[in-house]
Amino acid sequence: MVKERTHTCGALRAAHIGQTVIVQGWASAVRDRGGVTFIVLRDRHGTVQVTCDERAPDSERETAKKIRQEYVVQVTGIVAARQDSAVKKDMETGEIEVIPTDVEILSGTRPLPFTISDDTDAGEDTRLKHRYLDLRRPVLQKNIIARHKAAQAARRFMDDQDFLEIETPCLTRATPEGARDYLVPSRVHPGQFYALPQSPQIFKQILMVAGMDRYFQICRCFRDEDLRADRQPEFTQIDVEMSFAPRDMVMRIGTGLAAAMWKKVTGVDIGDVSTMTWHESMDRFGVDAPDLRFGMELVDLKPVLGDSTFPPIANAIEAGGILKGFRVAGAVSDSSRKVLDGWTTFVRQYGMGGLLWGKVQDDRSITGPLGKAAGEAAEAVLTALSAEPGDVLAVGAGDYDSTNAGLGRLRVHIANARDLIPENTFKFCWVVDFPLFEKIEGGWTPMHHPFTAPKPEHMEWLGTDKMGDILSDAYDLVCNGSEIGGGSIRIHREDVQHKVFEALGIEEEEQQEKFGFLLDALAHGAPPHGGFAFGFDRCVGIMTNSKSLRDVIAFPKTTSAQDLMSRAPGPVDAHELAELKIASTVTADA
RNA sequence: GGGGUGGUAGUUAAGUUGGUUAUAACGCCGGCCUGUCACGCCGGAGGCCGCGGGUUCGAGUCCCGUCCAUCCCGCCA
Repeated sequence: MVKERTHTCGALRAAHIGQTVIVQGWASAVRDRGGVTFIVLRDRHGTVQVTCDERAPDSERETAKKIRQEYVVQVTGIVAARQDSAVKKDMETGEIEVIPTDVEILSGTRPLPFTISDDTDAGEDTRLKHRYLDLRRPVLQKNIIARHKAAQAARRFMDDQDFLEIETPCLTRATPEGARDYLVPSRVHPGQFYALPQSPQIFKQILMVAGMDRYFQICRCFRDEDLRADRQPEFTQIDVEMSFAPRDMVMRIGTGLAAAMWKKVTGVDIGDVSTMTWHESMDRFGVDAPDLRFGMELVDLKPVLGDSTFPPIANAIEAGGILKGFRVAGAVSDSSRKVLDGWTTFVRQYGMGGLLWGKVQDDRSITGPLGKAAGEAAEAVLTALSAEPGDVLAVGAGDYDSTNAGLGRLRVHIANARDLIPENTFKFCWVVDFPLFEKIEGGWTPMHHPFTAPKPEHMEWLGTDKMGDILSDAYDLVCNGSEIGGGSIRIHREDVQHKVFEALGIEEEEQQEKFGFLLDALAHGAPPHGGFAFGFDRCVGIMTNSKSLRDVIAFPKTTSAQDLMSRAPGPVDAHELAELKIASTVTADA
């Protein structure tokens, strides 16, 4: 019979000695020494040792011998001091043990597929299939608790700032751009589909038009794209929008929200968050989400090497490309040919033709491809990169996108490999002034989304050949090289929204078909507004130092978007499909 | 869609140039042990070597395909 517990397993201390207590939990270890049996009981609050020796009734000692790992056990007993030699200082309840008067097995278990332990060696698929066991591991319990705390801190902060928590629909309308939608067929309207929201973007803007003034929501978003360690098909955003707010006011709320969550979960004050422009980030770090925890910044080498006749450089410059590099301090001694070839292979993934690496020798000469390329300019290259003997230099030449991407990622790759990134450090920055559009084949596409406002002074360039130079009041909050949130000041005028759609090549008919309700709303007294969304899973992942988002989501999906526990997605009965007027083109055995 | 890595006992792994009965640890089952805390000791059970083809006298091992997991590229307004 289950009773009301008096304490959780982790709560008992020396102060409880002599008290009769009732504790319940899972047997995380059973050590039967013959005459005495030790049971370690675990719940989400901690563990406590139950000691069944001559002080316990024989019947209960017999019961204890039957307990196996992960049995669910209820123990009534008396808290006793451990004998001096048995005190465990590294265990929170290590000064005491419970001497049972009653031991009851509440539930048994089949043999376990893997050991419930932080350092379990089971593979991801085994753990995901038995997620209820995986989630018993203390590290995952800690992550889930951290997630809860972050959510509570976010709600408290937003409420304090007078934001209203408002829900938006999950069954909504497909929008034409962006990620692939998850679709839900309509039974009532055969042949028509709802889409699950990729984000509540349009709804939150309409809430501003509706006069809600300040809105937030912790909401689920869905994108049917290929997955990564930091990407799940359904993920959680803290979605925020506010009216009558200039950019800096919105960013201040964003900083405050991050600060509230980080303080609550990690105890760290994130302090003032610096700001840099998108162009500056690309120049110095090669990426739009700079990791500021370490140096090795990229340096423009055009001034010193731009005239080189070395073919890779000359060709890149000729084609209007860029030439830059960075310094890896003291790396010569442990940069074998294999390591350097590895760097080259690494940057090729991002479209770079190769890597011009160079080793700075004791006589300040440069050996390796970069030495050949530099020739007489070697000393100038060393000066530009602040390099010293013993350094390895990594230089790339080529088009803007792939060279920045390759070098920017290589910088992080090397820092990781060389253990140059300090642990338990959080370096935030806002990246601002993103280009409004980026070039794609056959035209332009919004860098953020099509509702982002151009900077007023660039408005007149819409539709001209200066499209690529138009900047927006968009901003990303970056932590440790990850984009954890982003947003923008929105377009609040119908005519401007039309112009942007036009510049993107979206025909009037399509505008009305897809966004008519937003355009209508903007035409009925829309306040200036802006907002942002935080990637909640990523925030928790960074706060808990998790390698994968799967470790901060209770029931995550695999990289092929399956839930190995519930085995979703799965087939449905033919009559269900018939009711929805849907036929599959996939045959049963495919 | 493309590339890398992996798939052998419940779990994690080893398995030689293709060659007898496929190893080990942990877990499981049985026994012993009164201060263990990764408890220890003795014994035992446990295998469609991911799946499907092929080569071969013979395949865990070689070849082709396929599925799954994971990491990355593309993709993710």
